[in-house]
Amino acid sequence: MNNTRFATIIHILTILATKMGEWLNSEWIAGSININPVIVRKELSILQEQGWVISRKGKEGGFMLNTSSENITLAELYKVVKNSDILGKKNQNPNSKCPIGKDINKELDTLFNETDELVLASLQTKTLKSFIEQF
Amino acid sequence: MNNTRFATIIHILTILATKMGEWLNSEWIAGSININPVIVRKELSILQEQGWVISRKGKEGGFMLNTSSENITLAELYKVVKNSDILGKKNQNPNSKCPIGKDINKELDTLFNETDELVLASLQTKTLKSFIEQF
DNA sequence: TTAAATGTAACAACATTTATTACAAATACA
DNA sequence: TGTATTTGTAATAAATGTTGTTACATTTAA
Repeated sequence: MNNTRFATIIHILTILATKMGEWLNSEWIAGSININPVIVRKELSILQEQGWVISRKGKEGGFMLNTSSENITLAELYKVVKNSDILGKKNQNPNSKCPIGKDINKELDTLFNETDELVLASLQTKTLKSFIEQF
Repeated sequence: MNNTRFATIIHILTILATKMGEWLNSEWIAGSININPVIVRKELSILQEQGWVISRKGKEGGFMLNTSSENITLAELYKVVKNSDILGKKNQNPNSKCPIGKDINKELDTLFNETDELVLASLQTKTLKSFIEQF
């Protein structure tokens, strides 16, 4: 994960959770994170697909949390933005004529999946609520 | 980790470990991984800095493992190539005038470090030898 | 002396990430 | 009804990161 997406969406949701019931617009949220409002809207669009957020267009519009912060685990958040295995990418075409090359990706699959699942299990025990309570 | 460096160095070391005592050149190793020999030499240069590998220039030159595969943990391998936290990057300038923005990076530090350490602890229990024995 | 290999710099090609511009569609409210 | 404001999203630009390639000095075996 060489991007800021996890940090960005947890920031967005933390703000929405602390202002439950208020319509907050993307400009305002972007001002807290100090990033471009369009990026905030794109992430919020994904959070809406998960059912965590609702939006309202037009004047006085904005975004609002649509569930209790207890109902969102950090594992779910991570899955939304995860774009690679923790240990990285595998080489695409190892030489199948080499005894190592032939089997390495199968072995790496096992190791890479085990590592990913370890992290997911840990994040599964944490909720957005518990994250916010640490503040 | 959105790159192939971990996969590449574990592949290199697996080959060297299974051909202990032989000088293997970068061209040959690259042929097993199916990548450019210069990249192999760059990675091997880093593995040498760790003391895991020795090299010999010139005709009949190449690379050789310089320690038992039991002495290299996957945690050490990972540290060599790690270039970001597992949960990604933090936003650089959250707004310090916002109560969330002010403290979020401190909270994320805790979470991100805890996650990284979980993975390192797991990789610490695995050695290059144990990885190779699974083949 | 020659052929073959490492070591490394410089650069090119490609991929990913983040920022920005632009504008249609929706909505509140005067 | 009309205007200002906001979402939704596409298109594109700018910045950064990754991988591949070329080139060549240096080292070494035979």
